[in-house]
Amino acid sequence: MPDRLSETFSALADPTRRAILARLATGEATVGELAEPFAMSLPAVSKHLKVLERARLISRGREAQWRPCRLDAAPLRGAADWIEDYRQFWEESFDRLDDYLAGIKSKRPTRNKNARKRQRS
Amino acid sequence: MPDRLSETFSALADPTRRAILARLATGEATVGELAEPFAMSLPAVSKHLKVLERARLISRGREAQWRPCRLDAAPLRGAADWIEDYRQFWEESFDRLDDYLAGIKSKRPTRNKNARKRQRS
DNA sequence: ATAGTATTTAGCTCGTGAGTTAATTAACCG
DNA sequence: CGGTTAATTAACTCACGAGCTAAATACTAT
Repeated sequence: MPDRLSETFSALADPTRRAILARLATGEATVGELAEPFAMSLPAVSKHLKVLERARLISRGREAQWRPCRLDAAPLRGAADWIEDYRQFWEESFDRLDDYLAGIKSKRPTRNKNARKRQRS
Repeated sequence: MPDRLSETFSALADPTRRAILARLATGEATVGELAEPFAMSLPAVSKHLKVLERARLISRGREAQWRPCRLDAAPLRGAADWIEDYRQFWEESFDRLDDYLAGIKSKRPTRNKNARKRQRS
């Protein structure tokens, strides 16, 4: 994997893994406990955990025959920081949506051009 | 692709595509302009753009023989919202790091549990 | 030692992501 | 028309992600 950020996003790009992280946000859990909600084999879950571990989103201890997993959210900070740089852009697009909806509600679409930033046709 | 969030994260899990988005944050650009910084063929970039388009992170117009691309950051909102749910966890882990570093600097590790801010050493 | 439980590893299939070169479409210009 | 530029499509390779079953490991308990 090229870089850390790619590894983080890649790990998050799977609904099973996101669900696992969500579960771990409520506390530690064993592999079996994590696997239980899913309609897939245990080895499949084990692989997902390995992906999350390589991405450093979880870490694992040893307790008898169990390997309890715990969330390690630190890499999410980098992802959040990256996305945050684009916040102004999606807020802009919501502004444009507002304009659009406003245009629909009034029969004559008064295009109040400078509601905030630029605007789409 | 299963769901929207997976598609978004998956699209972001490639440094080339993130660089393209960063470039588009400065304004519209043609495929050739976007491809120029990269040591890869034009078709490769074209495929990246198709991925971004399917993820609705960009949209494309037509102007003569050019297809100008523009950023469409709306899907990033969903990604940001998802990650945001974990903010407390990575802030916690930074707190623990602070504790750890504090423990190193003072020979007797005084665990100042409530250092709230978080700071990059 | 044996059996049982938890988890991983091995080995396989299938699909798809990222890259290539070569060929094709689309639009302009003379 | 013919030629040039911009971009995509086609056809292919290579690597890897996600899933499976079956076998191996690791530890507990009897």
